[in-house]
Amino acid sequence: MARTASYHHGDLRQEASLLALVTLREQGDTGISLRALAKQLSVSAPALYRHFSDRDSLLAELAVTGFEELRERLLAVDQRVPRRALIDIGLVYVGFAQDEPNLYRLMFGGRVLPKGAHPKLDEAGHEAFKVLEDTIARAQQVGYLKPMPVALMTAAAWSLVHGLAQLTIDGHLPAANAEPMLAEGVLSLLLDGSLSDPEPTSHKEIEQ
Amino acid sequence: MARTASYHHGDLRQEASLLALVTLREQGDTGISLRALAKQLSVSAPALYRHFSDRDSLLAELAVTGFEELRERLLAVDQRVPRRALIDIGLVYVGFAQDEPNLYRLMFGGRVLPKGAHPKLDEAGHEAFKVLEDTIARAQQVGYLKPMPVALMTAAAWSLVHGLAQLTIDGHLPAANAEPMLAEGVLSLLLDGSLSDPEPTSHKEIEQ
DNA sequence: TGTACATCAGTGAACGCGCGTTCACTGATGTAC
DNA sequence: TGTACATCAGTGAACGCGCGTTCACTGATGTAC
Repeated sequence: MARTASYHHGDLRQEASLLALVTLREQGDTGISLRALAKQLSVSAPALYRHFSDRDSLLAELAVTGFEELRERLLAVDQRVPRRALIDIGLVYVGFAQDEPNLYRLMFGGRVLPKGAHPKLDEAGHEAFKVLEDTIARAQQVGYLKPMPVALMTAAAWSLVHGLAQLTIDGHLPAANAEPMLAEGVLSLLLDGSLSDPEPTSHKEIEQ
Repeated sequence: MARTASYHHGDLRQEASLLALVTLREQGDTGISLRALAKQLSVSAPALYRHFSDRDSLLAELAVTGFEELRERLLAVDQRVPRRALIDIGLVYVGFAQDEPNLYRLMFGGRVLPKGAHPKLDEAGHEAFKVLEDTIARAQQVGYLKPMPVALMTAAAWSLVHGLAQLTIDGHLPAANAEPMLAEGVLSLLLDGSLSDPEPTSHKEIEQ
C-alpha cells in the first residue's frame, strides 16, 4: 500500500510466502501452485523464481516456519513441575497439529518433503524435537522418570503425541473440542503405565 | 496367457489393481495415473472406467486391500499371553507400515482419501482397528490391564503404534532393522509406565 | 443346434485444463566517481 | 549534484507435459427361444 507506481513489487517474497501459507491452510500442499500464486499476486509466474528456486523450496520454507512456530509454542510451556511439563508439552504439540492440520501434514508428510532433501528443514525439525527431548531429560534428572535411555523415552513420547496428532486431524480420533480429556488421559497413561496394579509386573518381580 | 485373440482383456480389473499396487509401492499415491496405468496395460484409458468409476475409487480400493492385509496380520498374533499379545500387535502393526510405507500412507493419509468419502474404506479401517481394540479388551478382562475405559486405552495404544509407524517410515526414527529393540521398548513403556519407581505416583498415593 | 438380439468391454478422438520451468527481454533501482 | 553503468526484479511468450474424463462408436460375448 502507498507503493510507487513501479512494477517492482517490493515485497513479493514475503507476500508470496504468506499467500502460500493461507492456501496451504485451506487446500493442503497439493493446492499450491506457483502459477496460481503468481496470478493471485498479480504478478507473472516467472517473477516468483527470483525468490524461490522452485516449488519445493517454497513448500520447504513453509514447513520451516511451521517448525519454528511449533518450537516457540513448546518453549512457552512452564517447566517447573515435571509431570505437568511433560503433559503440557504433549498437549501443545497435539494442539498445534489441530490448529494447523495441513501445515502439520506438510511438516511431517515425508512424501512431499522427504527427509534429507532440505537441510534447513531437517534442522528446524530437530530444533523443535529438542524441546521435547530436553523436557524428558530434565524430568529424568530430577528423578521423576525412570533411568532409562533418553532416546527410548523420547521415541515413545514423540510417537505417542505424533500418532495422537495424526489420528486426530484425520478424524480417526475425536478432536480436543469434542473430547477435551482424551489427549491428557492418553498422555497420563504413558507416564503411569496401563498395567493393573494388583498384578505384579515383571519389573516389580525383580525388585521384590 | 493363452487368451483368445479377442481384444477383450478378460482380467483387466484385477490386472489394473495389481499394477496400481506395484506403482503405489514404488512411487506413492501421486505416482498413480489412470492414463499411465492404461498405457502399461496396453489398453485405452477409457477402458479402465468400465471397472473403476474414477481415480479415487481405485485408490480407495487399494487402501481397502491394505486394511484387509493389515487385519489378517493382526489376527495371526498369538493371543494367549496378554502382555505378549499386546506387544506383538504393536510390532506387527509397525512392521506392516515398514513393509508397505506407501500403502500405509495412503491408508492413513487423510488428505488423499478423507474419512467419510469411501464407506467401504472406513469399514475396512474399522475392522482392522477392532483387532487392536479386542486385544486390549481381552487383556483387561483377565485383569492384566487397569480397569480404565477401553476407548482411552485403545486411543493410547493406537496413537503410539501409529506414531511410531509414521515416524519410522518417514525416517525420523530408526527402522526396525537398524534398531530392532526400539519398537518393543517403546511398547513396553506404555505398559509399564515411565515413572521412576521410588517416586510415589499420584495413583499410588491414593492407595497407600 | 441355430439364430436374433441384448449386453458388455473395449476403441480412438477429443475437451479442457493447469502445471513447472526456461528464455530473452526491459525497465527500475542503486552505486561509484 | 549529475551521470554512467551494473544489477536487480520484473515481463510475455513459449516449451513440453500429463492429466481425468466424456463421447459416440464397434466388435465380441452371452442368452433366450
